[in-house]
Amino acid sequence: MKGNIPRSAACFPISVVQEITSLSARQIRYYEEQGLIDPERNQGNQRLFSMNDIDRCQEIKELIDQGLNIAGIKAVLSARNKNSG
DNA sequence: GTTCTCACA
DNA sequence: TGTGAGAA
Repeated sequence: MKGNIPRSAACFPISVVQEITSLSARQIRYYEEQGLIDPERNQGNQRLFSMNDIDRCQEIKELIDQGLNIAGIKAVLSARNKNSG
């Protein structure tokens, strides 16, 4: 048994993301609307965020705080997607 | 507690 | 880009 959970284990509701990302449910949902994040969904249509999605939301917030817009963030996501580091 | 829609600044 | 109010 690995004891530790994978970073892709989506088991956090939007309420949890609010705390760790210090964002609002509206913003979190807003980012997903822009395609900045892609959380899983429960049978109840509830969003389930993983350590990866949560960490990403923080990155998104940072970019926006830097003066970037959805277009700019999407560019960053793409840049991070083309390489691991 | 969570999600969706419409309208506004 | 981010938020308020109403309904399920």
